[in-house]
Amino acid sequence: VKTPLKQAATSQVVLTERQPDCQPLTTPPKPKETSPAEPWTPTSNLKMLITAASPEIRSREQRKQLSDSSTEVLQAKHCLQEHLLGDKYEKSQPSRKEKSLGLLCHKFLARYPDYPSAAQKSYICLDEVTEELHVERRRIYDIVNVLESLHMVSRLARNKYIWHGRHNLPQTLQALKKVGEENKYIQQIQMIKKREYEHEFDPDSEKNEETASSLGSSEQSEMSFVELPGVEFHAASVNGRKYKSLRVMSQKFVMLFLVSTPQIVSLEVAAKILIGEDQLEDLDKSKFKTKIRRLYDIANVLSSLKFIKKVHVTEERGRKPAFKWTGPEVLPNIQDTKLEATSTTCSPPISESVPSKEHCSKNLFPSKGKQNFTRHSSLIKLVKSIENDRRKIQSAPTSPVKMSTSRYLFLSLFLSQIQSCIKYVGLHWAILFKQFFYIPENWQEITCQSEEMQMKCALSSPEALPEPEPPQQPTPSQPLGVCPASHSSVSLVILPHPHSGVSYAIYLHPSQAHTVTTYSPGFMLQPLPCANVTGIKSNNSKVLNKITTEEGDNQIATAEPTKLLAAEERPEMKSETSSQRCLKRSQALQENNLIKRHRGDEESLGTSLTFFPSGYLIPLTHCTHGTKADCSNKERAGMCSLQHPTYSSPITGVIPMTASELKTVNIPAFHITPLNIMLSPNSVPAAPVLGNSCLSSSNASSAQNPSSSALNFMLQHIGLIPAGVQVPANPVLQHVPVSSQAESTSHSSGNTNVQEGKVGTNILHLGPAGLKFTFIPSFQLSALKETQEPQAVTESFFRTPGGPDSGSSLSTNSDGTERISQGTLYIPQRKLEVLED
DNA sequence: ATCTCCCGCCATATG
DNA sequence: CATATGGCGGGAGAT
Repeated sequence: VKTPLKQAATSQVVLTERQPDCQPLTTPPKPKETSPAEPWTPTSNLKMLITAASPEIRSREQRKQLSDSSTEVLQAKHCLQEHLLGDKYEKSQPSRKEKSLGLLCHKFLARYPDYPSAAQKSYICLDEVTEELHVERRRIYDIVNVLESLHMVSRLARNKYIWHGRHNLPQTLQALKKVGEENKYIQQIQMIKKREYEHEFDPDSEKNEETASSLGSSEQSEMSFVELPGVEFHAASVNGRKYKSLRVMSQKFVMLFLVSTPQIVSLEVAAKILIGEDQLEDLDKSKFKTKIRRLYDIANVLSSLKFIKKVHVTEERGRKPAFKWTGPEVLPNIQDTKLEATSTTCSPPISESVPSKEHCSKNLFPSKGKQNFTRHSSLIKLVKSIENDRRKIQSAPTSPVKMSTSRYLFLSLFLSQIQSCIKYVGLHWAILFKQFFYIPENWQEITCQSEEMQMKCALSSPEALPEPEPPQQPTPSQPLGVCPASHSSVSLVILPHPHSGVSYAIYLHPSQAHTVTTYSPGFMLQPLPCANVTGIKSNNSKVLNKITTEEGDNQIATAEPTKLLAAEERPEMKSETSSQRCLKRSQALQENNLIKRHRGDEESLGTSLTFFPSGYLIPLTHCTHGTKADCSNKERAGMCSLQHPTYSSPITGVIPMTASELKTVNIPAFHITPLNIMLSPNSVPAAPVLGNSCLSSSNASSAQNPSSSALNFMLQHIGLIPAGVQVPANPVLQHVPVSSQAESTSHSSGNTNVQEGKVGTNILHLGPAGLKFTFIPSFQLSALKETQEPQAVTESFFRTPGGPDSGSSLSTNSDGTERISQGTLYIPQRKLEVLED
C-alpha cells in the first residue's frame, strides 16, 4: 500500500530534481576539482552531502525508505542551493559518479510505479526521458535493455516503450531460473572454478578443455532471448539476430544468480560463462574486458532495481568483485492459488479479478500490430465464464468433499488438471473440457485443495541439489538421457506464475506433432523417488575455494529482516534432474519458420488432426491479482514470504518423510479412448515465438509444474493420441514400481473408487460425450504418509560439504556484515527458524 | 595499480 | 535515406 504512495512522491521529486540550468546537455568541462578548502557554507554542506550520499546510493537502495528520504533531502538541498547561489557557482561537477548508470537508472525507475495498474498504463518515450533526465540516448538504451530483459518494459515502436513494472517479474525470474537450470549453469560455474583451481598448479595445459567442450559442445550453442508470453517482442522479425546481446547477457547474468546456491556471482565467473557460451574458449583478454564492462553496466541497473548488490568474494586469489542476489526470490514452480488455498476458502476475491478483465485481454493481445491471436473476444468470454464459476462457487455453501485420502487425491489432482487447463490453456481446450467433462459444482474448491496436495506431492520429490554436485557422480536414480531427441519433438514451454498461473505458453513443434502420439512428455506430477535426497549433501569442496563475502558498501549492517527474508526460501528445491536434462534447443531459424511450418503441417496432417495449441495466453495474474501488488511487492518478504516456506521446501514439514519412506506419487497413465476432434484451421492460433524453446523442457515443466501434465494430457487427449495407445511411462519413472494389478472399476461421473493403499485400474466415464478414460494409477499414498521426523530430512539437506562440523555457513564479520563461505550451503537465518518449527 | 564504467564512435537495424 | 539502436572499447575517475 505504501509503495505506490512513496513512489508517486518520489517520482515527483525526482522529476523536478534536475535543475534545468544545471548543466548544458553537453559534457561539462572536466576541470572543477574545486578548491579543496571549502568553508562550511550551506553549499559546502550540500556538497558533502552529495558526495557522501552519491557513492552510497546504489548500495543504500537496500533500505528503500532511508534511501528515499535521504534522496529527497539531498534534492531539497539541491534546490535550495540553486536558489541561493544561482548559476554563478557551477554546481558540483557531476563527478563521474553522479552520472553513473546506476543513479540514472534510479531516476528512471522513479518515474514509473512498480506495479502500474491497468489504468495507468505508462508509456515511455525515449525522447522525453532523455530530455528530462538529461542524458544521452545511449545511456537510456542501456537501462531499457536490461529492463526489457526482465520484461519490465517492452518496446512498442521507435522511441516507444511500455512500462510493465514488476508485474511480470515472478514469471520472468521463474522462467529465467528454469532456463538457467537447463543450461547447466551450475555445472558450468563449477567447471570454471575447477579449471581455475587447477590452473594454479598446472598453468599451461588446457587439458580440461575436453571437459569443457564435452559439456560445452552439447550445450546450447546459442541461447536466445527468453520471452514471456504476452510480452513478446513486437517485431517478431527481429527475433533472430545477434542484436539484443545486452538483453540476453542480462538474462543470463540473472540466471546465474538464480541457479547458484549462495546467490553470489563473481563478475569473473559470469564473464567467463557468458563468453564461453558463444566462443568456446576464447580467453581473449580484450573480449573478457569488454564483457566485464557490460556486466558492470547490467549490474548497475540490476542494482538500482535492488536485485543485486555488490559484494566481494575473497579467496586465495584475492578480493574479487561479485554480486549477490537480493532480489525477489523465485518461487518454486507450483500452482497458484496456494496463498488462497492456505486460508479456509480458496476462492480469490472476485472484486479483484473482475475489473481487470479488460486489462487482461489487453495484455494478452499486445494491441496494435498484427494480431497474433485472434480470439480476443472469445477469450474474454472464457475469462468471464471462469469468473462466474468462481462467483457461484463462492456463494455456494461449501461442502467439503469427503472421501478417502487416495481417492481424494486422485480426483482432486485430476480436477486440478482440468482447472489448470481451463485457466491456462485456452478457449478450445476449455470448451472441450467443459463439453466432455462433468465437473462438480465445487470443482474449484476441490481443485484448490488438490493443489495443495499437488504441492505436497511435488515437494516430496527431492529435487534439491544444493551446490556442488560433482558432475562425475550421477545419482543412481538420475534419469540420464531421459529425453531422447526423438521424443523431444513436442516442445512445451511453460512459464508459470507463482501466484496466479498467468501466461502459459505452449509451444509445439508442429512438424513433429505426430510423434506426440508415442510420447507423453512426463505425464506425472512429481515423480522421483527420494533417493536423491540422501545423496544431496555434496562434497567436492575441493574445487571450491573458500570464499568470504563482505558487503560491498560500508553501510550500517542493520540487520534487515526483510533482507533475510528475501534471501531465505533459498534452499528450496532445485531440480536435480534438470541438470541432467537434455539441452536440445530449437534454433532461432526454426522458430522463425514456425508459423509457416505450422501451415504446411496442418495440411499434411490432413484430417487426422489440426490442432496446434501453440499459445493461449491468459494472464490471469492481472485478472485475479491485479491489485495484489502489496503482496508481490519487492518488500513482500513479510507476509508472503512467510508463507512460502511452507510450500517451498519439502523439509518444512509439509510432507515430512524420510528418504526411505518417500515412495512414489505416480500420476496415472491414461488409456484414452479415441476422440476425434476437428478444429478448423483458423482455430489454430499463431505461435508465439518463444525465444527459447527447450525441447526437453517438457520434462522439466512437467516435473515442476502440474499444469504441464495437464497440457500433456490434453495434447494426447485432443486426438494426438490414437485410440488405445498406452502412453508410455515416462522414463523418469522407470524405476518406480508401478503396480497395476487389481482393477477395480467404476463408472459414473467422477466416481472412481480409488481406495487408499489400493492400486487399480479405474475407468472414468466423464461427461455426456461418454469420454472414457482408463486410469492406471498407482498411488502410493505412502508418499503422503506423515512422518514423525522431518528434522532428519532437514539435517540431511543442510549438511555442509565439509562435514557436519564444518561450521556455520553463515557467520558474521566484525563489522556485522554477513560472511558467506562458498562451498557450504547458505542457510539464511530465517529459514532455519522456519525449519525449527 | 585495480576496479569501475562513462563516453561516444560507428556499425546496424528500422521505418 | 535519416534515425534509432546498441556493440564496443578507449581511457579516465574512484579506490
